[in-house]
Amino acid sequence: MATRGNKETRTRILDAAEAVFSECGFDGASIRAIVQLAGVNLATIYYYFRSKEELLEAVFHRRLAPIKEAQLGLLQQAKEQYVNKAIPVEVILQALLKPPLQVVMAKNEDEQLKVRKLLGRVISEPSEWLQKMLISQYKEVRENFVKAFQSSLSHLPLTDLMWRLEFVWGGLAMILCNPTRIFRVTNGLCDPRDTKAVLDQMIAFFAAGLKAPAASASTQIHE
Amino acid sequence: MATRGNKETRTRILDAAEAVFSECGFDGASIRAIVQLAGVNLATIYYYFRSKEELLEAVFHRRLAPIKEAQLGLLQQAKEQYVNKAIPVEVILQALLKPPLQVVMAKNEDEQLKVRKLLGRVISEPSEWLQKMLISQYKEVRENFVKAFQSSLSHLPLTDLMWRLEFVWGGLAMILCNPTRIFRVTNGLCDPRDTKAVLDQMIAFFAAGLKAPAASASTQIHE
DNA sequence: GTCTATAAGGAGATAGAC
DNA sequence: GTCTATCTCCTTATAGAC
Repeated sequence: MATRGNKETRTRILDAAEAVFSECGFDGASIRAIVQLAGVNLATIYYYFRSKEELLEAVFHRRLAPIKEAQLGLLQQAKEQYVNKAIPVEVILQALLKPPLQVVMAKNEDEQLKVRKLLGRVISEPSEWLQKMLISQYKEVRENFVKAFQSSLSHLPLTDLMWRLEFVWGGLAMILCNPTRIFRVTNGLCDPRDTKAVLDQMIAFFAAGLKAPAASASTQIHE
Repeated sequence: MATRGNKETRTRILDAAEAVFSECGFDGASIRAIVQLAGVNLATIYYYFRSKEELLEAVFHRRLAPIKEAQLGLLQQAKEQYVNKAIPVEVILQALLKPPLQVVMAKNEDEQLKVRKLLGRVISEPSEWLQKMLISQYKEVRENFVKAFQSSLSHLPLTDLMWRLEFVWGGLAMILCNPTRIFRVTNGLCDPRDTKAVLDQMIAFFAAGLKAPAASASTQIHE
């Protein structure tokens, strides 16, 4: 039945799955809720996707791909702007954090928040296969940013850098998938929908953290 | 059947539920998996707890209570040590972060990691009722730490402080519930089981972030 | 307090007609 | 490509015997 709406069936399924996954999480989501929202038959979903896992993988990939591209693009821009100089940590952070926050190609604020939640859930969820999916899809971009930070923070032992990047992911994921909490706790003082404010806050906080003196000297070679 | 083990049934259920919840999350966990691990009958669980939600609430409360106590105790110690002086941000952070990382009363490393995951999952999971439970159980302690940070960071607008504390929760939650990721990504270089190392890394990073100049001046009153 | 039995429904996934 | 019908299993939760 293609009477309602002009989107292709596959796209309608992806949109519905995205909404349900981001709202309920992977385990909390059900195929039946997705087909209901998409307005398609239960069996249809298995015509386009082999399983629930493959569906989430497709949903996630569709959103992550343009974000990765934007991150690498901004990083490349920075490299060209600071050729032969160290890129400021703030600039690397901007390249890393802006794309997942503003969500490239989001048509409106609701869609932006929906995608943010999806990203946040995938980053936070510790389940084995989800983490493997995330790492395999994001490995290349991750390595690029690690190298950039290493160049700009050459004094910092790798151990410390890796810990600190994990804290960055954590802080980002928290804002992405739990936007209502800080809004409520602060009675609206902090509003995650204000992308510029979030970004400024994150960059100020994370840049200072990254530039702090090392906590460990264990992997430093010299001296 | 009380033949196996000396623990009371209720405690055995709580232990089993803790293990399953921390491993599978709330939606991923099933009562049947819990009773099987606990070695009790399915109906028994409903004799002690009214529902799955109430069970998780009890599991969580049992662990959070001593952690809250330890946090407030350490904060009180700091206040007595720095009477009439500003408590260093590092000391407040230590009081906040040490108890959930070392997990008061944990009998061994496995139990410690299990409880960490449980805490991390509850902090991360954005589901409505879980967030309400967390906020209601933790409100008092949270407010105490906000006040302490405000005293020691009196120049910082409240907005900025609240954002930054959210980043701290996020970083903490990431390490708590996803300890294997950083271990794998760094080939064992960063090991979350080394509580002292994690704590040192967190304090160095978060303290520098908290002490950074404000990103916004919107809520500052003077000038 | 603990058991058996069962209600009542939801889950993922597939076969086969159209 | 989309439908109906169904398989098989699992889910939370309860009633009532012991």
